[in-house]
Amino acid sequence: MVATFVCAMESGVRVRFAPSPTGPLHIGGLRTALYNFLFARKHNGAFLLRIEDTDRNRLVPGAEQYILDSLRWCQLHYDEGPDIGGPCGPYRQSERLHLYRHYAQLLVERGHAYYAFDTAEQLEALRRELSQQGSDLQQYDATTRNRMINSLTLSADEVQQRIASGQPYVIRALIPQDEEIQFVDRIRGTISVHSRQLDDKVLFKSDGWPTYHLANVVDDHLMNITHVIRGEEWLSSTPLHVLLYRFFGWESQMPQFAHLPLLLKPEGTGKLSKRDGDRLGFPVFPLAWTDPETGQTSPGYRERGFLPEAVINFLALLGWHPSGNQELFELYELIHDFSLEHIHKSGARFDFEKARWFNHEYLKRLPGEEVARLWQQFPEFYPQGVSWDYLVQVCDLLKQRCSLLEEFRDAGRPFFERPVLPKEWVQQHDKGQVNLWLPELLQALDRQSDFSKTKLEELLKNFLAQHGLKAGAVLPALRLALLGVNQGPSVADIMAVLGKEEVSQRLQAALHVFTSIDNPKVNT
RNA sequence: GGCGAGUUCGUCUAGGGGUUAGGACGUCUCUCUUUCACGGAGAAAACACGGGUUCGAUUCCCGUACUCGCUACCA
Repeated sequence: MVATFVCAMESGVRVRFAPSPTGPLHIGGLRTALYNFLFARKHNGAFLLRIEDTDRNRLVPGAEQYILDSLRWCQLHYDEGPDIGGPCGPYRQSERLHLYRHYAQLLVERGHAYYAFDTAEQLEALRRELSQQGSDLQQYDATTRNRMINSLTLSADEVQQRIASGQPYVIRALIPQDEEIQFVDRIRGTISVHSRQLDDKVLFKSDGWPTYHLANVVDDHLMNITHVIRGEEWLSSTPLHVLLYRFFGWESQMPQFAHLPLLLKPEGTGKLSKRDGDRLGFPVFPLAWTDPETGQTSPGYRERGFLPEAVINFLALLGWHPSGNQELFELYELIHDFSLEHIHKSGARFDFEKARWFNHEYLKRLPGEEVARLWQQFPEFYPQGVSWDYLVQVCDLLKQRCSLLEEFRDAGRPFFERPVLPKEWVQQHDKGQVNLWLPELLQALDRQSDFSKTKLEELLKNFLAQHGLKAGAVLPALRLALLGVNQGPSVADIMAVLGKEEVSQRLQAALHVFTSIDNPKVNT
């Protein structure tokens, strides 16, 4: 027998993130999860993960695991979920299948739902007919259900007969004809919809699985959910859900609703989609995702070198902001400041540049050691055969001018491989002059035992003064000689990290290049 | 089309009956500096429109426009 009572829980806030494993978790879904998480932590409540896998056609293998991995990467730990269990489990709707038929039938028994046998063709014919009549509403509802094939128009015997003979059927909600349905949305205030606008939604499909509407309401109730925080796309079907709570007699325990604004395209109109990311060159998924059908891989925030903390911070502020001017929030601050009341009503455009800025802010604040550890997660361009100490020093330099870890690939290379000096850059320097001072500098460096940044700065300064050279004429050429770049860290920084021996060798090599390359720029 | 929701700088937003309408990203200028970046200083940049209510509306109310969402045996 099916349990019809709610599992016993101490009172308190209980929220859930209920994604459907039809693909990788979208960045918008991640924000929904985040807001649920923040709300739960703020109120010392429980945050649960429920997998809504009732659409068997759109199920994508690996998607569920991907969702779990994504939440873990973002440190959005849930208290109850499919992989960790909990007092209200199971947390996968496919494992709760027995419940839904029971509750659907309960509704039929109470006269709030009915069996319908119409075929897809018959439904299509109905819509077409209503459309031709110019009807505003083209739906299966109080005005049309009486001419369809269902347990309202058929005799009880015939209904039993059809079911017994295995004819496919669905169970539809019996929506009252003339009633104003009201509910309070914590973000938008009182929402009011007339029942005339609602159709007799299918609650239980002919494949034996429930639709979102049924499963969602049943599970939220059985799992003692106190607040439903979800995307705005659900606002329109909330009146139906409110009706279902009433039909079941659960109205007094109905959760509060909060519908989140959508994440919009950076430009143009509409919801943010995977295509936008591909087109504009930014990820829309937290982690890389390989489509099992096409084999195509989309990069994720992690793979592009984002820190989860930065992604969370960025995402949190896309649609929510507490009073004040703070931009950078630690997780505990987000939790402390979070409130439904400060969630915006309108959609937020996605701004990848700002995401980059957040990441740089987090990267800059990290000690070199931490950055180096993060770098290890990128084996494709993690330098081999380099001492940890050296790597940490390089990281301290790179984090100043790289916003994403992926930029370490190019920015870091000259620290691990002797650079090839681009000819056109070499030609920009006065060969005659360089050939004069570079050998002398080499000697000066040779005599220098302390290769600390401050001592090197001192040495450079003195050297320039002694030879009457301008910094602008020497330092850029030195940077080029040392790293093969014409912009980057300060020369003293570079030398200090490279070390005496390496500096000497690189400068000697560069000297050869400077003497061997034609210099169109004769003494000016 | 119908229904629902929304509308403050280019973007994310703070604010709220009387404000020089604040911050951040981005852009630009200056500064620091050997370059880039960082840091510092500054500039340009917004209350969709029309009616009310009010001494006064960007803020409250009503319309209009526009945008988004829903309108599946998808979630």
